[in-house]
Amino acid sequence: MRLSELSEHSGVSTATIKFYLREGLLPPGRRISATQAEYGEHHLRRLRLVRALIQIGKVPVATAREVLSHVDDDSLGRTIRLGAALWALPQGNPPAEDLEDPEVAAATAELEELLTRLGWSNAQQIGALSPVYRSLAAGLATLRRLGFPGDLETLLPYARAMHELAERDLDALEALDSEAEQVETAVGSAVLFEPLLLSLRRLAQEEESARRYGY
Amino acid sequence: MRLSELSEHSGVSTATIKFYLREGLLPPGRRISATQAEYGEHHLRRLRLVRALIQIGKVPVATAREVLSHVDDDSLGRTIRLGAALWALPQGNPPAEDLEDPEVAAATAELEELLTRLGWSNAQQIGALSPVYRSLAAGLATLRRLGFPGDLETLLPYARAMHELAERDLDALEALDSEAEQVETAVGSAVLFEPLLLSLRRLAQEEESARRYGY
DNA sequence: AAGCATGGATAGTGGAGCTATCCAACGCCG
DNA sequence: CGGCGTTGGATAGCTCCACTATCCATGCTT
Repeated sequence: MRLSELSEHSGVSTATIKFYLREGLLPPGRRISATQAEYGEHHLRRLRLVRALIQIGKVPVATAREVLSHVDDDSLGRTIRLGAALWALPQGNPPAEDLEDPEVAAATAELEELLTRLGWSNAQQIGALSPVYRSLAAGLATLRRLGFPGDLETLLPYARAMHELAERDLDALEALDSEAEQVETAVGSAVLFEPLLLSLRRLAQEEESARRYGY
Repeated sequence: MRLSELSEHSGVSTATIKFYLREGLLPPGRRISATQAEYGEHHLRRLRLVRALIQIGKVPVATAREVLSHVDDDSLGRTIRLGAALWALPQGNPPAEDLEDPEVAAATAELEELLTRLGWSNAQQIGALSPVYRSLAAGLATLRRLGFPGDLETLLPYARAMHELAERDLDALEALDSEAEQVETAVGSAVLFEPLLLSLRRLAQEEESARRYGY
């Protein structure tokens, strides 16, 4: 495939593909001559992932580059690699603030407690390595600061539900051959599936509201 | 409160508040004189909601305006009002496409089936009125087009989990007095809580990955 | 051999959120 | 009263970012 063919197969304009090549989101093709390059199936898959990240996931180009670098980094262990890619994705939580802030400190402590009660012993170790605690704690603190309910008891059932579903997610990933493909799929499904999950949540709230109060 | 005091209490610059007033995200204050206006608690609450929508939720200004107009519209029934506000919020799903597209049509049919099996009879009627089906169907179709699993059996447990959690959400809302406050809270918690939920999901996936494969 | 397509480089476009500046009217101080 | 800093409103501008238009040397195709 040449660049223009890659463009036709993907529906992405050549100008945009060039832009992604320049930005390092897409690896360069195999050079055929001084002015031509050859692209393969791998480029097509990667291009689709990039589009999903940027168009659907609204991920900034620089962040997408970082995520992809983790996806491609086979020097990492499987879980770390997955984690690095997932946590580089924007989480929508407010930017991590000062750890000294008492609200944030309280939220952090509560998260530890939450993980203990969930029995997520690995997550506690992972959390220490990744920005996950800070991000979660900042989000939790903000929620509370604005007067929304975000106590431990509220969070527990949500977390349990997510873990139950995570088992299914991992089962699905096991069907894939290579580790790279698994991480790629996890990232893609984070970007594409998460909106669906939230839509289902909102629809469920409406359903429940209709049951209780009519229209 | 005058504009500058509103700014101090909220931590939002006067220039930005002026911008929001201009854009209709914040109702004008009570005019004290030709060149001065008075703002109250309501303005402060609304300003915080606007900041949450725009800063955390990355909601475009025009969309925020629409969401807020639904929040304030007390001519609607409770459920419709809630639904209008929630569905005006960006869902992250790809833009709704052609209904003729066979992929989208198939996804739509499957959604109907999903709701039937869930027993969400109200949601079926609500869906007909709101862009929810189109948005969900488009997201589902995109997911499949890129080769991710998105069949009925996969979706069912997620939807059930969301409904279970929605009951808790509605319980929490019942503690609030006015309907306007309930809708406002639902919107705020959609914006602030959803990222937390997704973070929990990602953390759960990592926990499960660590359990299965180590680090 | 002629002409058009290719890939690479560079500068430019458009939109969105926010901000700097200006101005007339106001209120507080003596 | 009179002067001066402050207020709210209007306008134009800034910055960032994803993307695109244009140009050019090269080389494939017929």
